[in-house]
Amino acid sequence: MLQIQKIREQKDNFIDALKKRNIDAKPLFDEIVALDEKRRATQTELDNTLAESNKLSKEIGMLFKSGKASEANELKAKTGDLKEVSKKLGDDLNQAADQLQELLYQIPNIPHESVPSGNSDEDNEEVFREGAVPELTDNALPHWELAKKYDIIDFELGVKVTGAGFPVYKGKGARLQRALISYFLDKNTAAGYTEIQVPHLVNEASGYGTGQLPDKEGQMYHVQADDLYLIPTAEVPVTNLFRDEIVKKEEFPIRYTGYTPCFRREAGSYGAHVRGLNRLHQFDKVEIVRVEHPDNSYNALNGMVEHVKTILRELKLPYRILRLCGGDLGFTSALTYDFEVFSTAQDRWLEISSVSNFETYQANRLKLRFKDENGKNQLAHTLNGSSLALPRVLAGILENYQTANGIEIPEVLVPYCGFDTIS
RNA sequence: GGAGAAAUGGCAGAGUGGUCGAAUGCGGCAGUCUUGAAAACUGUUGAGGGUCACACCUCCGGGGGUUCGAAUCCCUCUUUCUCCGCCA
Repeated sequence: MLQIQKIREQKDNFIDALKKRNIDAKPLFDEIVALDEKRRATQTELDNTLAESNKLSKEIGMLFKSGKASEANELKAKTGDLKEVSKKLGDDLNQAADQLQELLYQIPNIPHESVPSGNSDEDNEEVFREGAVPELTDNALPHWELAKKYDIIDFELGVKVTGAGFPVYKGKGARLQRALISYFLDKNTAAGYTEIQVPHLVNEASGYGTGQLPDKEGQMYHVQADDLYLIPTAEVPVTNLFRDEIVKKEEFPIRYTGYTPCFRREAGSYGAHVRGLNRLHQFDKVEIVRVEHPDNSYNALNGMVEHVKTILRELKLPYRILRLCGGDLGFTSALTYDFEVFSTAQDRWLEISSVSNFETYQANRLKLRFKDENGKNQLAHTLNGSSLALPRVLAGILENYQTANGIEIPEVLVPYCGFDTIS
């Protein structure tokens, strides 16, 4: 959520920047500024009324104490009007504040200056590419065929037990999955991230804290009996650890990594592109989260990008990095880099990681602050990234490492798997 | 799930209708002393709104109520603790 003071100060700049998202924010901002003025005016009026009635109450107390009951009762009669006025002003204030909040929730984050303009993923800007695309034989198979051939992932069984998009991993498939999780966590902790295990269900306040609510209400599984949401990413519980916190600036950088399953309803997406592991309702992901001093957040973002690179290099997967354009940028993000692995067998790029800086957007909702050098509380910056998302990495490995003799296991994973081929 | 107790500032812990945003201790910060540190002493130290800056306003788990006035009384929700039950 944007800070109202910042909107007041630089409304026109924001409107300009939001054009990159193909949004004309002017009407909304005009309404917000007007509402904010109304809110403050009402607040001032209410404050004055309350000040007066506080004063009267004190006088009444003194009079009673010194035994002047009749004078006290006289004053009492005067307080009725004030009470009525302050009640009305209080209601007005709440109403204005609620309306303002609702409008603020509708505004996405301001894109970073480096974000290219554009409408869709086609306008994303490739900034880096690395790794050799393997030459596969003509009869190379997509991963869903390989999964069947070697009996390592069973999609039909998942359908029986739950429904489409909930695969069952079997034998070496399950082991490879577990190996990847361990390997990712080890890489992340070696890079200074503290491993953490968090709940897989979160409350409504957490959903608002990181911005999934109200924007993506329909994308999360909602357990209505308990009013809890299944997490769509570890970002939600991990970042919300810092909700309503004031951290010491010496604590920076704050770095966490966690493995969780992720649950997404993915309402309305069907077709060839969601086959196999390409899009699931439940998948595993290892996430990295950072809380940073504003001066260091872009530095931190670059560090996260470099870190994910080292993992893909070790896995020897061909990949590229995209800087997301305004039209494809997530609602809460200021700058996002997507990592994509190339799958020869599918002849397409698969998104396997997304690394973002949210600047103060989440921190403002979370009330996540730090004390600066002047002792003033300031919003921190939050960042996160996948390191990495399992299914598409798995798909990439299966498809790129297939040989006539089976699927080879990337060297770095062999110690984690305990085998070097799936055949 | 049943019965009881509790929720106060970074932490501990007073405060049971008026001068309480809140004693005291610890911790933090600044200073005095010291070559430096420790100890001791002195001062300072919650959050938000508002203002050029003050003033002023709100917040004692959340919400609602009683009252001229609520941390304090009432209702309700949540959470924690103790005991019982159930259970991986």
